[in-house]
Amino acid sequence: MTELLKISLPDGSVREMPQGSTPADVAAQIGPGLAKAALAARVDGELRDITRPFEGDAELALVTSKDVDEALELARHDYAHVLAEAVQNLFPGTQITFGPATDDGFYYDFAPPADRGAFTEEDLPAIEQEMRRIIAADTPLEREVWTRQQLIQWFKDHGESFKAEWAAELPEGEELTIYRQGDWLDMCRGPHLASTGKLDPQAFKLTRVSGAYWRGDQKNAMLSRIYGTGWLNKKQLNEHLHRMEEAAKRDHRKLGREMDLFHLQEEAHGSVFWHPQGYKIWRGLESYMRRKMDGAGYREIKTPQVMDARQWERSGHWGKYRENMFVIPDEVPNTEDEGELVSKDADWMALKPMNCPAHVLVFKQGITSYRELPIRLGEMGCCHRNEPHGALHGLMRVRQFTQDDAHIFCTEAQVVEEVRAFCKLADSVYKDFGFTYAIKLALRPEQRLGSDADWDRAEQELRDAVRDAGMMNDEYGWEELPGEGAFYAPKLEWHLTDAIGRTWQVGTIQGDRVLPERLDASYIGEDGEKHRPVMLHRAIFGSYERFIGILIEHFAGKLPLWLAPTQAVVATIVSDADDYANDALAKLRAAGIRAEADLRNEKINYKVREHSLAKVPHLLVVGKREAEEGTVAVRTLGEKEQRVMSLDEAIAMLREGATPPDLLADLRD
RNA sequence: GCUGCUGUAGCUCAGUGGUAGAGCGCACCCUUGGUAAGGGUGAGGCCGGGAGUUCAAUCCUCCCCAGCAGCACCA
Repeated sequence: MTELLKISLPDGSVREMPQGSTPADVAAQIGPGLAKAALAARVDGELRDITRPFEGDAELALVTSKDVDEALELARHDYAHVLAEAVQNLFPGTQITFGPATDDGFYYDFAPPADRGAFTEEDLPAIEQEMRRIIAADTPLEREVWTRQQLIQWFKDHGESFKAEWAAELPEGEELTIYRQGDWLDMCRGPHLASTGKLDPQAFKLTRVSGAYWRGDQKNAMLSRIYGTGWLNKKQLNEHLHRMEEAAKRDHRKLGREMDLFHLQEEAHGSVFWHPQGYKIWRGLESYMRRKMDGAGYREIKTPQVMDARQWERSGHWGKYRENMFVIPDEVPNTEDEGELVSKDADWMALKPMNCPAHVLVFKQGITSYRELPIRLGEMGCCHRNEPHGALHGLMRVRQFTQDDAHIFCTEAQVVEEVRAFCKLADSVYKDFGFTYAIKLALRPEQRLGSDADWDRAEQELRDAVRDAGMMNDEYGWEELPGEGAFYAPKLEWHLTDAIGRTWQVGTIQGDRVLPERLDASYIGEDGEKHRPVMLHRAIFGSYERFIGILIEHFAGKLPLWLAPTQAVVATIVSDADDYANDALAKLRAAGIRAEADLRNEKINYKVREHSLAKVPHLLVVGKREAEEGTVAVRTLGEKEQRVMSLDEAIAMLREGATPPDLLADLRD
């Protein structure tokens, strides 16, 4: 007797299907259009191959290209397999490892044959061509369940030592599957599209090659990774390539040069030379942050750039962080031509990589009563970290940077409220810049100090604070990240989303009970006894360098008026207007506007073009007519229309527009 | 730090085994022009640093430095 399977569809209908039938069969039964469009199936909520037979009664939803997220994920995973087969066809002896889908495509990590090095970009066109051939062959992708022994044997027989190693280590009890396309196969959980021909040969592009460590660990072998971007059709691919071009136009390194904001050079690689224009942005941010922190009960301090190594030993940095520190011999260097620069038994000092130990030392001066807590010590702290050279990247990753740092010393009972207040403060800052963001909780890492009970409490405090702030929800992108915390404490992280959807981690707060202990910080409690304060490390911009880099890219260089280095340029049409332009400039500057005058012997077209490209927010054009009438023709960046108004009106408009957002809020209150 | 690529004028980039070119920018001259490039002339380069091969190296080889794309690490 053959029992029929009951397959429920999203519209509520139920179809009876014979044993062994597949989602594809259901699609075919419904109609030829759907049969063609269906790419995969959601069976009881699980994404599956459309050709995989039902195992019993099931709820079925067919996935088509209209289900963009699922369809893209499937297609990209297929592209990865096609890439892997193409590479093995062209370069026999290459081993396969892993090849997942990514946010905009896919990659595959290979171990190239011993007789050739890593793949290079020159290899990509040939690989793309082979991939197109494989797609055109329209080979079915077939799922098979194998035993662990079968897998290990097969990979060993085919010289695939990485895959064999992986197969041997997969957890017990998991169903092990391979996906086959013709003669080629890879161990893979799936699911996949029904055949290689479901891919659009014009909708992918191999983009770059790079190294990547086997299993993500730098102790392991370096593999050769090939990246591609993959889509459902050519239009999507072109749109993506266009977005990439737009992102490149926003690159802060390019804009920084074009707008004359800063430069970097070999002799101080990883440290920024701020030019006058760039430093105006910095100063604007710094003033803003001072007002915010002053208003939130922080007191600003300034602590030494260099401290004795013994101090760093006490704080634990010498032991845990030394490889990232710049050290300085505490002696007069040898001035002779011969001999070593520094004697063998030199005492050492170090540039500070963090501000926290110095802040504890400030806290420890005198005797602190519980009545004084919380004490919030802020510092625009300039830190040096000897970062791995490969990590350096424009303003985003540098070796000298300044943090909007602060440490809050408080009692156990005050922790949750202080963290809650910080959540609110950070929120107001990010909103002032128009950022949306996500709050994430980085939980205990595998290697950590302290008992599990301590970690339970520390993590729960941060959760409680975010909940109290009303931010533990999707609106604030709440998410917990297992294993990502610092070795001494869990941390809350603020991830900004910029104008083109990229995310940047900037702000953070973390509760620390280790450093107060190590440096013996204490306060006198109500009971007259000494107690340990909790120390909260926190920052909102993170670093000025990185935050400015993010702002440049977020605004594509068109910074809001209050931050724009030059807020207005008075540009003359004829030299007869020079005197008037200079008067206007003086008035603008007297009103606190960062203005310049352009009296050059150039046509107005030229001046408009140049200042527009320089992203000057307002151009005040003056010719004979304006000089006679006491007006200016205002051309605002991004607008084609000009507005003629009196100079006084223009100054009033600029003053209002140039008010920092926190001061605007004060006006409204 | 690891893999791959790159390094030529202030910027963007051509180029060749016989010591260099463009556009923009810059300087000077002409032009006083009404909202995204007016015209002319000119200056400007130890071809990233060091070693090697060669009669000869910016070009080929090796080492170093820096940058770029990733990896790993991270504000």
